[in-house]
Amino acid sequence: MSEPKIQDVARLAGVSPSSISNFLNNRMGQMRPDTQAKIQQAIEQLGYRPNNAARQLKTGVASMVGLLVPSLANQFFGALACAVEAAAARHHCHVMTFSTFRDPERERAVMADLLAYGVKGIITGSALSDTEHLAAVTSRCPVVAFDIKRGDESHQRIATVSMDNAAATTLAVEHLAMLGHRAVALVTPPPYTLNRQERIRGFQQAAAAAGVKGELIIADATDGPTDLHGDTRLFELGRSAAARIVTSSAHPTAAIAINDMMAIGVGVGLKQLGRRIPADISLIGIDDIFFCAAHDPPLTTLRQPIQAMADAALQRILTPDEAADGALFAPELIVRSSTATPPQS
Amino acid sequence: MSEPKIQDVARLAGVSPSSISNFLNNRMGQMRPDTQAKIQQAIEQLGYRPNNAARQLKTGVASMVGLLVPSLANQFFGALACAVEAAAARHHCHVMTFSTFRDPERERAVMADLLAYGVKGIITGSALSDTEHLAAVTSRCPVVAFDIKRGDESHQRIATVSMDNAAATTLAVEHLAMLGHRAVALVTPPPYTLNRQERIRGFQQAAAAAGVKGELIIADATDGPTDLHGDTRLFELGRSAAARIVTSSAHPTAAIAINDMMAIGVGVGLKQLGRRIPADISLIGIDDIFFCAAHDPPLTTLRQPIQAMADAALQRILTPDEAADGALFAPELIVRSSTATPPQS
DNA sequence: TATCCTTACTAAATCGTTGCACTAAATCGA
DNA sequence: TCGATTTAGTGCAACGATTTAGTAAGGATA
Repeated sequence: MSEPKIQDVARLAGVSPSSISNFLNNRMGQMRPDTQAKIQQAIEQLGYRPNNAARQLKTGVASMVGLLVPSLANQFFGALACAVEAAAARHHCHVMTFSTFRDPERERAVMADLLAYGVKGIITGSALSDTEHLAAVTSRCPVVAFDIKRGDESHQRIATVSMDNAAATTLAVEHLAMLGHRAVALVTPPPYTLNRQERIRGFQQAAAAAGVKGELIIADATDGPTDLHGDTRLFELGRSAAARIVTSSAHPTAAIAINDMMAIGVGVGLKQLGRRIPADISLIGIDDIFFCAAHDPPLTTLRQPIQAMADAALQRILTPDEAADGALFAPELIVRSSTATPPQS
Repeated sequence: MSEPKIQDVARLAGVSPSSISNFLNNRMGQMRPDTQAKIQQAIEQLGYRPNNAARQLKTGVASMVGLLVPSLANQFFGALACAVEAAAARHHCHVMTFSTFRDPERERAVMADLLAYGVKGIITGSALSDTEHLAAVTSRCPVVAFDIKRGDESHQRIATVSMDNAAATTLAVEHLAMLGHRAVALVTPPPYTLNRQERIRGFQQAAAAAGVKGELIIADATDGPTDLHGDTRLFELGRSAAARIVTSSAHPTAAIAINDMMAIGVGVGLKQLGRRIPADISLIGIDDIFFCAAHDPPLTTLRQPIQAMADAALQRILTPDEAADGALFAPELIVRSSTATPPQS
């Protein structure tokens, strides 16, 4: 159970701890090849690994970044965590991920924990509700918000990395208009966040530009389970919103959901109401989570380039000076089978 | 950017660093309330957080456990990570999760990284391919395998926490037999792992006991994408296996898949072949991932009690002595709409 | 042979916290 | 009033790596 220390290696190799340290940190400048070989062998023989805590204490630099997400049980954030891990690995960094369940109190606690670990920086895909406390964090390490903007973060020194949200809904509307739809609905939870507001703006502008009726359906959680685990809520919200689509006076022949989770809920709801997708109504999501492909029918969606965004987020943490402002990524339209020409009527 | 240290707090509060340390570690025995108040105030004023690296170096104990999963992009493992995090939080522990993509080389590297952090222990839901290297790990910290058994781990001092896999398929067969099915198929990838072997065993025994024909369909990855990201492979494998179900000479009226991901693939494949679920054929998965509920039709499945299993895994890490052997958890049958009486023929 | 470089290492201080061993001050019993 | 005991702290040596300033040994130069 007890790890070998640098002293043990030094003793076995017949050199001083300093030399071991030099070896470990690739300072081979003044070292004979045979000494290197001895050290290498001693390290392997003992299975030695330098103690991270000691190393970090001395050098002051950690090789860890923090990641906050609402819940890893949510497919999208699982995929995000995976992408961030991959990006971090390229920089010899490790990621510590926390699920916040969008609880401000937990966000605070988790940020504090990460600071205590001396993380290089924090990437957050969670809400950043507590603006006041956040200032205390940004003064200690770089913070990058992933696809989150609150509008007031400029003075908080928070970099943001996000998809061009307006472009996503714009592309969706254009795709539907091209297919011949003249009335389209956008289904969304209340637009508390800037990214939802952007999606709505893109939707309305594109609808106006394409000459299609654009109806906004805001699904509110008046009832149903308030269990948020894994963002099941969006699914439920989508399901119950389906009724409002089919009863709308605008008679939309297509629906765009604020994201895939909600789109899948809308899809289930529509089917329960006897509507066929896409024969009766077309459906588009946003994100491109795995289950879009498994959906019946496979869901047309706008893909977020998660890996590129994760790379950019990490970049901003490791070199906070360059390009400190926000990065915007273009969504990609993935056409599957949930969109088609509108029904003849 | 520079954190306040215990010295700064001591100076501000007008006491020695030792007292601050005592305060932080709840050794209030010999401390006047007013001194406590002064310290508390100084801590808050500076926003002081003890440096984890220093603390760990001195005490030798970390508050971190490691978690290895094939990929966080896989819904099941995302949910698992969430459950482990929740369990760990109850013990004031933090979790560092790594996606291994089932790559033995990466498993090795990641285990080494975790040891360097001085983790309390490692929970692995990933394959443990490299038996030899594993011995080096188990000698340094407790390792708990989550729903994985290789049969040869007893001498390796690995505790296992898993669902009763045979019981899962047994329950599935009994449920189907009760509905009147006389021929049932089990769809599985090649049974490399003991848990798959167990599921097969439970299936065959239960089929024999219930007097139903039990056909084993082993889906092999002869073609198709070898991209394993998020275990998409199982989905694809399931989809292509659907053809083998409908052409089987045993004429099964129901299919059990080795897990939900595969079941969803089977479902898509069956529909592509024009079969209705459950009218033409019933379908059961295992795990109860979120998308079972969103599936069309909602998927009957056997739920793994993930949270209880995560709790047990953590327990085994924190107190490795008691109950060092494996824990077995009972699956729970969740009946939804993908199972029904067989078609009249 | 004495002086000065190089080369190839090593000694020792240090990072921020902890916790044992210690002590100064206050209280008590007789 | 003196010694003993309790109370409320403090001093200091670690923990395991890093790194700066150093030195011993060997060769070149004069």
